[in-house]
Amino acid sequence: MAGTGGRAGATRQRVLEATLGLFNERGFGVTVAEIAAACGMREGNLHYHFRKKELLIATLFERFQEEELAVAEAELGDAAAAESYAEYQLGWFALMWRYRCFYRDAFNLQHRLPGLKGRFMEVQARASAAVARVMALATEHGFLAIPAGRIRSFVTNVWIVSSYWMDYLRTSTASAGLTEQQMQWGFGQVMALFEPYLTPAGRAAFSPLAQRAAALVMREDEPGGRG
Amino acid sequence: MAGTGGRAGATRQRVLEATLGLFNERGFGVTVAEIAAACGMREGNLHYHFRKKELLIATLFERFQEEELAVAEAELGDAAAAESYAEYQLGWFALMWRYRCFYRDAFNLQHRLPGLKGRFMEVQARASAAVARVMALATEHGFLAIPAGRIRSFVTNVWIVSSYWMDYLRTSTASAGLTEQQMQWGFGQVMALFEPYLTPAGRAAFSPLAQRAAALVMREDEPGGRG
DNA sequence: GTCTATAAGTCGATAGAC
DNA sequence: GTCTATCGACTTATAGAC
Repeated sequence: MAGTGGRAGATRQRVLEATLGLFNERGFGVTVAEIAAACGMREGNLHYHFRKKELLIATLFERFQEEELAVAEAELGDAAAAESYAEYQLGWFALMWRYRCFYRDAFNLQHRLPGLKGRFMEVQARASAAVARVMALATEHGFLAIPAGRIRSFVTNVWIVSSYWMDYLRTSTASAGLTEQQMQWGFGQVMALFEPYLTPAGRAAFSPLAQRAAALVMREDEPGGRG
Repeated sequence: MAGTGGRAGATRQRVLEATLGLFNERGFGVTVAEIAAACGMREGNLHYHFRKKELLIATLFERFQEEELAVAEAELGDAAAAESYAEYQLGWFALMWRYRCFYRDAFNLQHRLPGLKGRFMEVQARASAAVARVMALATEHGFLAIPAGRIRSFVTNVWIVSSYWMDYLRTSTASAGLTEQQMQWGFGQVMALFEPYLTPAGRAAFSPLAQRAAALVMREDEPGGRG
């Protein structure tokens, strides 16, 4: 760790984190000057670490995809416990929050780096299949009752609502940042999709989990922070 | 009509349509040079008709909002007939297709013209309330059976899936343009949200309508066309 | 109304000193 | 590794001839 990538790796890491923060706040349109300023360095120096702005985006994107796969394909602790499913969903929300720029500004991203689409599709297919498997497990253990033929479209709708509720909220409300209350709201919207398919056992187990889960997601964002 | 706004109005109209086509295809990032070329005129001339690119976006946006209200608050022909609800939904899909740039690239839009947000929120609130009223009608007439306390979150999820399925499809599939088959797919995803809440009567009435409706939306796009 | 020509600004990227 | 200085490409916007 020290030899080739010691201090250099640390700076690189710092730049990536600061850039992700700016992308999340203002989209991929932020200028390299702004990124450099946020890193406390000059443009020239930033170009020393990342020769092109697109390299910055592509690096963050690859991390995002790796973490998405990890979240999607995470093993459930105990498939018979309702908490396991809430934690699984919680993992998704944390990921979506951390890399919200990729969810919100996907059009811009694809326009800038069309070459990333293949990787994006590959990961989405794998992740989506993993989610479907978790749904099947929940069905097996009596939490969900969803006709087999509808799992596919159901998973897709869960994916769409999960991916875009933040953008919906941003465009339809006045507030700027995301509050814990809004995070709970988003969790509630996703849970509402499950509602009609929950068994009585499932309903009893999942309903109280939403609030706790949303609170956890927000807490993860506190430490670092800008401003 | 001839005096002050005759030919000038026609040119204005032509410019707006061409611009909308470009925005739909490639987003608000298209340059004024490209817009001018698509209109068969030079940049200077385009600036004569619309002094700023933002004026072009704002004008299209206001039209979009007006049409959205008209679609949302359209009267149902016969609230007792299932076809009326399919036509209502069809109106929404046609609108979303015609103005898809505003759905897909909302983040970019808001970044460029932050002043539009107020109007956007106002229209969305009115439109959303109108949709909720239609849902209530469908419930009254025995097509839908949805608990009163869940209508709100349900309408929101219908709104989210309706608004973003095109973007989801664009990012998760290889194809470039939207085919009639994809339009049907989107219609199906929205219908899937209704599925668990349909009464037997509702299910019998709505299921066959999706295909016909999607086909109609696509047909509207054929005449004009680029390429 | 339409054109040419050009001003003015922004942004990404590079060269080279320290 | 970090800085200053500057280039070159691109985009918006304007002036003025026709």
